[in-house]
Amino acid sequence: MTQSGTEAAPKAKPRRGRPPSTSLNQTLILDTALAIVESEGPDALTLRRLGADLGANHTAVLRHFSGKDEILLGLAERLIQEAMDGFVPAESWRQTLESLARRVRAACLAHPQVAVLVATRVSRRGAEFHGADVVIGALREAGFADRDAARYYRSLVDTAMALSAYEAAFAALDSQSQEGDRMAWRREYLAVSPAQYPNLAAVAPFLAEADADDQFETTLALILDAVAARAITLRPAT
Amino acid sequence: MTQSGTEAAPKAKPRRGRPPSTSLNQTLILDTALAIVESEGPDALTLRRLGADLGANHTAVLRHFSGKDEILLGLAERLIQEAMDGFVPAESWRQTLESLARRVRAACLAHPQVAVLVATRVSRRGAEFHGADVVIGALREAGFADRDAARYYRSLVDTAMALSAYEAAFAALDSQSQEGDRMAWRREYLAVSPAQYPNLAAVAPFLAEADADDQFETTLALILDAVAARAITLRPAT
DNA sequence: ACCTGAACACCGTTCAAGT
DNA sequence: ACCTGAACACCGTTCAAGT
Repeated sequence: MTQSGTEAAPKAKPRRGRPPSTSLNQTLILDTALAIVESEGPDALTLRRLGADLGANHTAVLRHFSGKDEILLGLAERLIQEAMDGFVPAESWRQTLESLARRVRAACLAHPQVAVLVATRVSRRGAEFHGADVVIGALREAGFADRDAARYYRSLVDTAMALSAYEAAFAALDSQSQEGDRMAWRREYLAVSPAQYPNLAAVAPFLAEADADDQFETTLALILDAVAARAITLRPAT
Repeated sequence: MTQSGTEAAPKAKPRRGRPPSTSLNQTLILDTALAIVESEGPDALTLRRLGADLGANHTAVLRHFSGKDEILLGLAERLIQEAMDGFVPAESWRQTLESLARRVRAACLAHPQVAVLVATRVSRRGAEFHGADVVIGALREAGFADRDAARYYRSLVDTAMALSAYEAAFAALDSQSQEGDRMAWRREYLAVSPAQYPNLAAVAPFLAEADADDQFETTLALILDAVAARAITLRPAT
């Protein structure tokens, strides 16, 4: 928001002079913030910690970002770029869609705190337009008319984003709550009363061994199966 | 966790005597917490604010919940209770699953602030167990073996919860940001360069007219189509 | 122009003391 | 048995003062 707007920025710095070169700048701050979140989790990212790692007072950071929220938005921008970075369309439309869904998820899980933020306020910028164009292109290639392509685009993107944010939100919990929830699956679901919840009790052992990666792939396969099935009915002879 | 365990609770209160009747209890605390979150958002829910609204010291709450996290889990259970309230299984397994998915979404949209706060948590309590038992029962009725029933249960519940939370997060935004985001869809996506993003530009008019209810139904139908297709291959003669 | 350091108004949790 | 009030170790942000 403070940089690279398409319109005139209200508080734009002069672009002419040399940057301070000593001390802090936005890029350095974001690099450091990212390193903290990745190595020690979202809770470790405090202004005081950021200042310490930067070798500066913790309030010096506020000279470059208007607040902590602004730092998170800066990280969000990086997340979208990371998801699309180096992407090339695959041979089939289905593989292209799978690849994009996995990229979005991977980026979200790599930066869960940021992902939770991005999921709600989607920035309508270059990287997002590019992704949308690729997804819609894949659906049109599959044979869908524009109206259906738009519908399934929304379904695919919303689901991929929602599931990724959902997983990221769990990963963004403090490790205590996280472990408590994980334990709950193993212990309390396994200990459920077979008389009261017969179906749940029967399959509980399989629930306990659930793996997040497999789970995402299962859901992705379900949706793309359905989309592929509808595509086939459009041109049965292909 | 502090109440209604199926086994002997470690710190069980004596069930005989009159409850304190004056002062605090879990139900009253959760009622108050719910009111705070709904009216002023998740950030307003602090122990001090809770104590003030209850007319008690902010630490008195910790006599009934082991910590703030325990209160959040209590709110999560309430949300699921509301979703399950008055539910009766439908005639077909597919209708049962559709009904549950819509109920979860409706509860989340009715209390978006609460949904955002607790959607990712596992409440491990009665209503959640009941919902899980019904979903798994429907999948077994569809003909799936226990391992697959467990897998598709996770896919269905995670997707319904994730999409509901995703929508709730948007509904939980202040109306100003909400309208700004909606405008962005109409304006910026429609104004996209056809040369740069040909596919996106072609279907943009259909994207602008997207409706949230229809969108949810589309996604739900896609997933259940795929599940049904896999169920049919299990017993082709039924 | 940029950074510092103290101060401010919070937060969740602990614990000895009251009743 | 339940609640209180002080204390503790944090947090993000503000602002006058330095350089």
